[in-house]
Amino acid sequence: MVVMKLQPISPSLTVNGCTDCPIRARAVCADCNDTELVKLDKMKSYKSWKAGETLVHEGAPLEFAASIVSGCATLSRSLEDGRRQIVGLLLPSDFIGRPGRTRSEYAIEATTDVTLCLFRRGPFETLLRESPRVASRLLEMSLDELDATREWMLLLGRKTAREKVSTFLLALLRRTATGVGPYRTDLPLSREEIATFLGLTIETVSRQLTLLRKAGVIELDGLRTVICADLHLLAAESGDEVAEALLP
Amino acid sequence: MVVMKLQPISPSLTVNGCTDCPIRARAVCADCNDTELVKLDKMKSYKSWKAGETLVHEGAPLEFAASIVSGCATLSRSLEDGRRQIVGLLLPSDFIGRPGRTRSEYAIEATTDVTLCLFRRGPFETLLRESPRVASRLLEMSLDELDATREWMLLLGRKTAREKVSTFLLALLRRTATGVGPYRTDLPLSREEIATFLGLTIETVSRQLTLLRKAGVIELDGLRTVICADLHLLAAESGDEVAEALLP
DNA sequence: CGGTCCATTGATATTCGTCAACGGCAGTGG
DNA sequence: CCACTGCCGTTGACGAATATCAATGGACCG
Repeated sequence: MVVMKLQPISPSLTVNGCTDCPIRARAVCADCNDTELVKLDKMKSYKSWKAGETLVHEGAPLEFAASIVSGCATLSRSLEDGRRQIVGLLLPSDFIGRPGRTRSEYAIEATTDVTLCLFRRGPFETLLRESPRVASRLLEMSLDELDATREWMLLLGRKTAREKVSTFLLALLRRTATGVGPYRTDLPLSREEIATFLGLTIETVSRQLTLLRKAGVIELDGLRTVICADLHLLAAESGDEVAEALLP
Repeated sequence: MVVMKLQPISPSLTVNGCTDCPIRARAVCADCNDTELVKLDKMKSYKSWKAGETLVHEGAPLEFAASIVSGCATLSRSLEDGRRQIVGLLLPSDFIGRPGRTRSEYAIEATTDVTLCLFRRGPFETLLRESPRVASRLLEMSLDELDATREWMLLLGRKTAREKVSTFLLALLRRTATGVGPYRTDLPLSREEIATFLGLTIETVSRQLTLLRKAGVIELDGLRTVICADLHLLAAESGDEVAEALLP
């Protein structure tokens, strides 16, 4: 799982075998050989949630490990007075669960309809012990997540509201940057969720979107669709010139 | 490595064998058997830096893996205009390096005199592939670090300046909370570094320290020493009532 | 049609950053 | 020994960015 992932969100679909699984190449099982896949196949099951539903409450028992197959969910932590911060976005192929722990430190909530590939805890941890390929893939994914989380710390601690919103939109749009523009994406989060992710209020997010639109950096089609003709313009607003240099 | 670690900082000292190593129980080598220790012993060397020196520049090659033996260092990322955010504190037993990468995404800087136990890249990665105990220990440490980083996201995104400073002091003081108060600790960071860690300015940190002192929550002995008679008072200022419940 | 939810917009308040001055302390050199 | 200088931290005055409070608008749904 990654705070802000740069990969396509697959449409929801029914999956049975691992061979034609849409996240086969990027999930925790990416490096599995056939033997390991068979073992995984025996311990797995699929489950779906509707947008808005809570998968796991903050501090509640987490009796499975899982991969996101389709949809989008958030990881969040709260203070007692209700202030809340989204600390990670879970997108297809991201992993849920922590070896050796049976409690989730975070609330996990579906922001769109979500389907998970669930693994029973016991068998999964056994596999992790016995299959270095799975263990090393999980380490690699965790370190990617750590890098992404640290990048988000820089955003939360040092960027302005406008830069925060631009960075968020840019990250989403880059996932769909297939060649030339205009680029278009559907926001997987509501304004409130975006605010909770960026350490802002809903009003500030709304205002910054309006300002970016009036500045000609983006267009909005309805509430959820963002269009950007020139990602360089957006990158220039994101406070991160390195990001701009890496654009197509 | 952990954003805000809850363990004692060992005084700087000379170490030769692994047996009497001060971080033996908590470092990446914690679960090693004798065979693995011998291998580590052959690939390791010690190196020290003075307070203020840069170990690795942001984006620069990192040709080793390492454990912090003594002292304190920071991981930080910067924007092009100079804005900077510390994204992790490195304290004794914390790990430096990432398998498969030869570049550091972060600047690593000594804030006190620091001694590292360096491992040559090649041999260390081989060990990681061949010894599940080392790999699983590294995974565990990375996941701890990820949890700590996410907790810091909540701080950066949602806490007030007063809560940020209180949380920071509380985390430091808890490391030395041996029994009953008054608790006392030496800050391993300057005011500027604290500000860079908390997403604040130096002036705001200074003001909040003064306010906490005038409110009777803490005392200051010189610039670097903080004394707190009642950690519950400090916890009450930290915005996190759960933290208070866990105090001695 | 009315109600609810979500987003936008405006007016105002507050927090924190910025700019500037000052103070203490250590190191340096006369 | 003492003035000088530089670094770090503190304090004050002010301003800017963002939060808060409040009203309105549009989409969806019963």
